[in-house]
Amino acid sequence: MHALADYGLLALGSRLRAISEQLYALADEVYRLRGLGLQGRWFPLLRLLHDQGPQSVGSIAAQIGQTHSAVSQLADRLVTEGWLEVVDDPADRRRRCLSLGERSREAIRQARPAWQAIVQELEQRCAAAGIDMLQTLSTFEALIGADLAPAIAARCQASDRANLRVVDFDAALREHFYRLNADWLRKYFYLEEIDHRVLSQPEQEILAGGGEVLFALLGEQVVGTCALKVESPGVFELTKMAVDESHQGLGVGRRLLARAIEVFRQRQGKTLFLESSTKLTPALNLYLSMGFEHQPTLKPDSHYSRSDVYMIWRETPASATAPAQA
Amino acid sequence: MHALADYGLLALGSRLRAISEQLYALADEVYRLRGLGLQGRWFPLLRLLHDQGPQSVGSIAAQIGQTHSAVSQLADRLVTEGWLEVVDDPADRRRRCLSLGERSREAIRQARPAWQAIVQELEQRCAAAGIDMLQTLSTFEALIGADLAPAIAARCQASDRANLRVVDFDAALREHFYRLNADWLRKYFYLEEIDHRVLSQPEQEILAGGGEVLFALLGEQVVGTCALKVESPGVFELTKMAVDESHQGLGVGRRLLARAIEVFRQRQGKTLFLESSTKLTPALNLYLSMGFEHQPTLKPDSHYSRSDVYMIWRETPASATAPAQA
DNA sequence: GGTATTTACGTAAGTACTAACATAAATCCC
DNA sequence: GGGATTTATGTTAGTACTTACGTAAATACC
Repeated sequence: MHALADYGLLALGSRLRAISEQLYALADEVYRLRGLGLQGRWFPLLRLLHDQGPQSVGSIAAQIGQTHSAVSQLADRLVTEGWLEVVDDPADRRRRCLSLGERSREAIRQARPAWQAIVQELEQRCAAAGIDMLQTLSTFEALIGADLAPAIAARCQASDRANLRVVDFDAALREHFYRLNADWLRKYFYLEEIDHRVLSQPEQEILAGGGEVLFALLGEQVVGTCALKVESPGVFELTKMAVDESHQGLGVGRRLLARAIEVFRQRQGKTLFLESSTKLTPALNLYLSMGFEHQPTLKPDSHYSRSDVYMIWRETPASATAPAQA
Repeated sequence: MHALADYGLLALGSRLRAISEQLYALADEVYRLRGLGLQGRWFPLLRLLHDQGPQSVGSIAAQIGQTHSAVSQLADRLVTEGWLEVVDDPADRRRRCLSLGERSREAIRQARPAWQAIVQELEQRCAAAGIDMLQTLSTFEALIGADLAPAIAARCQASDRANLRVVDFDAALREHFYRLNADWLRKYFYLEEIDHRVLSQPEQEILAGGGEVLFALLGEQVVGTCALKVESPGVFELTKMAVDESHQGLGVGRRLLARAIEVFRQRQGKTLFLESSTKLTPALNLYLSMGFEHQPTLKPDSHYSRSDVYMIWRETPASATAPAQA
């Protein structure tokens, strides 16, 4: 197993927080040396009130990028300590309008040379080191904007798709045949007696009769399964198709179905049918797209009380090539 | 008064924290989508244990840049949740040796594609935007290292020195004459009756007799004061020298003294003396460097019980030019 | 070899936030 | 103009840390 050392970007969160704390501590230290009672964390708030004039809690929160709760609590404290003043907005009695008090105006006057010193020193060092921290940060902030999570999810899916394998029955994976089916049955219907029997004894119930059980593997994880059961000579039932909830949308079902059809052909089956439910729209669409066709009547001797759909597979150009992508 | 909008570097702390939170949230979102129970904040710890093998709490804390308390508390939680395992170090029974449990090893296996997706997406976006976040950050971390606070303090001092002014008596500043003297007297000795009288009525006690009271101003802040009192015609006493604690080391005393000597000369004084205490070493050094000389005996008719030093000023090349720097 | 110091860690309390909920005032919508 | 919705804020509880402090084990020092 490879080392994780190269995933430096993933530790960025904690690194940034550490730097943030360091900078706050630096500012506090400078304030302390100068005998100012200010705190570094107040700067965005003070700057805003100084430059933009009195503001309501919500407006401040939006502009300094914190929640209104944070601003509300900070404001409480700064008001009781005499840094800020409150005037109720006559136009909107919900609003609490905050403005700098004389104490903070005075502190800002006194802090100005310190702020200049901090900024100048940092700018000089950045320039000497050849980095533009503010520019880089702004760019970074922009690029981790709204569509980052979807883009990453898409990448994950792409790599999952590439790593998805479908394998034939393996006794070591037997429990997953039960688990995956039981999970979704419990969610959409309930476990019938026949389900329990078939799922817990696939060797006897499926394989012994000349059927097959397939598993979809993502790495070492079993994310999907389905079975091909021989009902009578040459007549195969596609059944027990289940895909793990958190791996929907990867084309797992399609890959399983394609392999099932392949097996059906290899074993020279004549009829391939399935029973399902109109509640399972996405599954029905998959079956249709792979060559199954709705039958006008239900299967005469159905095992399942929940099924209200009966489909039979017919060789078509689409089903013959069985594409791997969704 | 100018706007503070340009002090972008001062708001860096809160910006970095905000980005940090965003990144954690991103990682948590990706983990959630994949059905992993991991949290983004655990990454540095997990990576360390994965790459370096079992570690003690303190060792982990040092390497991931957090306090041992933070690691201890996180470890408690991860152990109870079954992610980590503990083995007591036989060589040192104080140590708690943490290692990855099977649960986290499995989770790491499953998280790997997600990590790759995150890193690749971020790298691609950074490359497209032409920034090297990791490089910039490393550089920045290095340049806010140990000697930053002193360098900034030095800058502050330099700008303070440049902004320091010494002015003659102004009734509006009278209270500061009292405040500054009373502060240090209370700290090193105690207020004597004569102090209180002189300090509260400088006009009658000092100015009326032809003396002067000086103030050192930093911006609008009064940071030092001293008085030149006429004892008898042509005989001046340098007294009531006081500098605000948080503005020591700026050369305030030297500037005040230089101006006092200037005034003494302008008023064509013949003798300039002072009384002080051997306890006040820095002050005595200043007096010496400005041309005062120790007298072998104490002043015969001293007003002050605390004084055990008696000095008289003598014109010297050094005192004539009275340099402004420390 | 016993005492002082250091180290490793745990625990308690505090801070700076967030998320989730509650509430009153303003606004919208016919 | 009266009910539904939205907005602005406060409140509560929780999280992820920190600092400060306490304690046992290891180490250093005569």
